[in-house]
Parts: sequence; C-alpha cells; structure tokens
Amino acid sequence: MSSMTSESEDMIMSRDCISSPGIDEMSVERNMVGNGALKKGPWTSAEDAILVDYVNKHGEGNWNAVQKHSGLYRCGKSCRLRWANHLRPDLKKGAFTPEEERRIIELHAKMGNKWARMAVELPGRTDNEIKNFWNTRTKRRQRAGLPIYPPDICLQTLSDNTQTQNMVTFDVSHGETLPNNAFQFPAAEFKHLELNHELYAPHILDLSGGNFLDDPEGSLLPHGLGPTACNNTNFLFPMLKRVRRFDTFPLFDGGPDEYFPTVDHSYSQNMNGGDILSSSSCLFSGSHAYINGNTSSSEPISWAQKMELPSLQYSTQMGSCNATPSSPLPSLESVDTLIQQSTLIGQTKSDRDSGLLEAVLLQSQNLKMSKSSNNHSNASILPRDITTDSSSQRDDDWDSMSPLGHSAASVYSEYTPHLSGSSVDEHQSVEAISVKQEPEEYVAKQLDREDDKPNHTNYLRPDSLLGSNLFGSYWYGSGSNAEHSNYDHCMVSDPIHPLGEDFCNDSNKHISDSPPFHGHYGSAGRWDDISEICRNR
DNA sequence: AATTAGCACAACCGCCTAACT
DNA sequence: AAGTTAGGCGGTTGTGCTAAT
Repeated sequence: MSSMTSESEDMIMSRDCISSPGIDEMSVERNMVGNGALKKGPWTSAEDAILVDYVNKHGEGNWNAVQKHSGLYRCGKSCRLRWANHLRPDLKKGAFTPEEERRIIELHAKMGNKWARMAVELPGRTDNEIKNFWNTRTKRRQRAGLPIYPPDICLQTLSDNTQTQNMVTFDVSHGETLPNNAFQFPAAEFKHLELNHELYAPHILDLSGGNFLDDPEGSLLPHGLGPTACNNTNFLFPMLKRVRRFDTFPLFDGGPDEYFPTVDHSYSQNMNGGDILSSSSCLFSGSHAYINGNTSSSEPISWAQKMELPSLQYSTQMGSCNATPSSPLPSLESVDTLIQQSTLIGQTKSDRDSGLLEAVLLQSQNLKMSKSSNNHSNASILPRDITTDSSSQRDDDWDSMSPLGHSAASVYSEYTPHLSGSSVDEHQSVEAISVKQEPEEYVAKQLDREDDKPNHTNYLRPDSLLGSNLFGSYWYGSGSNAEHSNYDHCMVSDPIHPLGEDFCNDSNKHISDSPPFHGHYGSAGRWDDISEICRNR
C-alpha cells in the first residue's frame, strides 16, 4: 500500500497529525509550516523527492539536518524511517517470496521479535516489513487456530538449542510413567479465570492411551509419528490449540474413557538425537507464537500476546504438568521466581521482551540444575523448590488445583507490572486478571464459522486435536490459503487450558469429581474456588 | 448498494543506547 | 562523570483497500 497521498490531501492534515491541536486544519497547516512545526502523516511524492535528493547529496545520517538543508518539514526520525523503509535504492519491493517467508519463520523461531536482526538476514527487506508480515501472519493463524511454527522449524530450533546448550535435561530416567488414566479429565466450570482467548496451549497427549485416539492408524500423525512411535514410550504428544476465553474448560464429559492425556517422562529422551519424542517437545519449541500472537494491541488478545514466553517454556511447564502427586506441580511462586530469576541471570530486559524464548528456558534449566540437589522431582523442569519459602498450604492447595494456572497468572503478572506489583509477593487473583475479551457475539460468530468442522466438543477431544494443528500441510503461506489447510480444524478450546493440564491431576479430587463441565463460557463454577484461593494468597 | 469486518501496510510513539559534548 | 542528542528498535495506531454480508 502506498503511503502516498495526493498533494491536495497533503495540505489537509489531520489535527492528529500535527502538534497544534484545536485549530482549523488548513490554518494549522499554514501555521505549521510557518512556525516550523513538523509534519506528520503519509509522505507525499514531493517530500520523497526532496528526501532522496538530500540523501543523494549529503548521504545518509544526520537526519535532523534534513529539515534545515532541504526545507522538508519532517523530523529527522521520520526522514530516517522513510528513507530506510521506502526510499533506499536497495529495497526489495513486492511480497515476500515463499523462501523469504520460511526464512522469517525460522528467524523468528530463533530470535523472537528481533526485527532488525531478522532484516539483516533478509537483504532488501526492512524490519518494519518483516514485523508487519509476522504480525499479520500470526494474527491470521491465530484466528484460524493454527500454530505459528511448523513442526520442522520447531524441531530445528530445538535441535539447535539443545546442541548448543546441551541442557534440556528432563529427568526422566527416574520418571514414573503414569497410567493412562492417571489424569482423568475433570469437569469444571470456570467463571472468573478468563485468561486469554487465544492462548496457544500445548496439549500433551498420551497416545498410547488409545482410548481417545480416533486415529489408530496414526494417519493424523506426520510421517514417523505413527502409533509405533507413540506406543513405544507412552509418547507424549503436545497439542497446540487455540484457547479461547469463551470455551469452557474440559469438555471431556465422556467419563473414564476420555482421559486427559498424561504426560510421560519420555520427554527427556535424546533431545539431540532424533527420538521421536523430541518432536513433542519441539512442538513447544518455537513457542513465542504459541503463546504470543504478538498482534496489535488493538486485538482483544492482550496479555498473552505480550508474554512472549521462551520457546521451550511451555515444554517446561508441561514437564511440570506431568507431575504425579509425588511430584507436585510448581507453585505460582516457583513460576514467578523462575521468570524473574531468568530475567536476572544474564538477561537484559530487551532479551526478556524479545520473545527469545530460549533464553528463559536456559535460565530455567540453570535454575533447575542449581536446585537439583534438593529436588528429585522426576520430571518437573520447574522444580517446586524453586519457590523461595512459600511452600505453604495455600500453595499446596493452589498447586494441586492449577499450577499452570499459576504459570499463566504469573506470566501475566510478570508482563503486566501495572497489575501485578511485585509479582512474587502480590499475586493477584486470577479473577483480577483483566483480559480484553472478545464480545460474545464475536465468540458466537467464531463458533458459527466452525460449522464445517467438528463440533465444539469434538475440538476438545485429543484426537481431534491431533488431526488439526500440529502437522498442517500449509505452514508458510501468507495468503488466506493458510487458513484452509488440511489441518485447519481449529481447536477451539478452553481459555484456561493450562489450568486444565493440572486439573487433570487426579489428586485434585475436589475438582475432578466435580460435575461435568457444561461448556458454557462464563458459567459459574470452580473458578470461584480458584479465585478465592488466589485472593487468599 | 451500503455497511461491516478483515487485512495489509505505513507511520508514529516511546524507550533505550551509544556517541558526543 | 553527567547531560544531551541522534539513531535504532519494537510496539502500536491509523488508514485505505477488499471481501463478505
């Protein structure tokens, strides 16, 4: 889209585009020029010509001098951006090629939102261009319920990470594999915990369980991920699903045959070496976007988009999720501590904010190792004792109910300091998490759009999840086709799925014994309990 | 045909940092 | 060393086009 405006348009400047409000626009324009106020808004071709001429004569840099020497009423910053993003002769015009798109995805998986760094890798492309592409693509895929990263890139990223860091050491050698039905899916309704309507939450499915697999042939699995691989080690199959606030938590109301997937300890197997289980972890790997759609704030996706959790953080959390009653899930404090400490250990704020998830993972690993002498929790990468001193009963209560909810809440608080205060000590109640929400009519619309897909309840079936997101056939498309892949059966799911992972812990009898979840967003239910616990913290 | 929603993109804003004085 | 400035960067907003309703 061209930013050019007609010359006449150029003379009619929006009041918003100039620094002197409250005056007639035309007079403002005149005053602006006369007073030396700087113009904002779209550039005209005349302005472009002036700028190009200036740069040709004086070279780049010293942008604040442009106004002096050229008579261009633009601030230096604006001139620099205009030149860098549009006028530079070496700019490549036109849409991204598929190769470029894939490269961007790869780079984002590695770098996070480091647009400028990514632009260096893509000659002729600007950071702004890449950023816009990414945000648009992410938004589109979010809307379609598709994961952001293709599995191969996730794998590649994780492989890179593990090879360089050699530290993804989920301690599974001592793990106890839970019985398939260890996590009976609880029934609950949640009223207050409206975390995020589009949080990509990984689901970990124990494919060996079989009961909830409608795909015994493994046809829904990518090549090499067939039932053999699954059965081999209670293969954990993390699912990414689009979580919407309006979706109710567990809709598995089918009784004992529909268990929440267990999380096995086979995670740890050979993260370097191509064990198929790596895939499951890898699927978390590129998880900036699993969690962070990173779309415009104007979207009703708020906190999750800002979270930018590290690539493997979800795997971390899921590692925790596999906790048995003997390996309690991390407390809110532990997660907070993890996040906070991870920001303290050799990370700058920009690192943390960058979406460079591996960095946080690295720190989490370090933390774990540093704590390992005290903690033999067999599979949790977020050892409970990361918690400082908060192993109170309240924590136990909370942990047994919703450690991942903690994670979510903690992350939220971490990234929204205005709400959280000191995130360690001042855990706001889940209820207090004010998330921009989609209007109900929008929700209904979205549901209506799913009418060519499995019904709502089916989305929540692990098998349906299997068929949908993980191995979409169209990963790199930037066009609308991306939303119509073979795997675009969006997993419309619960907005608080991370909690759900923990609710599945059958030690939570007070939850799992609850009546079936009715699947109405906003209906009253167990969130009251959770919120109360949070408030009491 | 009019309205609305979605999309893509340009541009701006605020923060940060390095260079300079 | 402290203050100032320019430039860089990432996030956000505004705008025009298009497709859908």
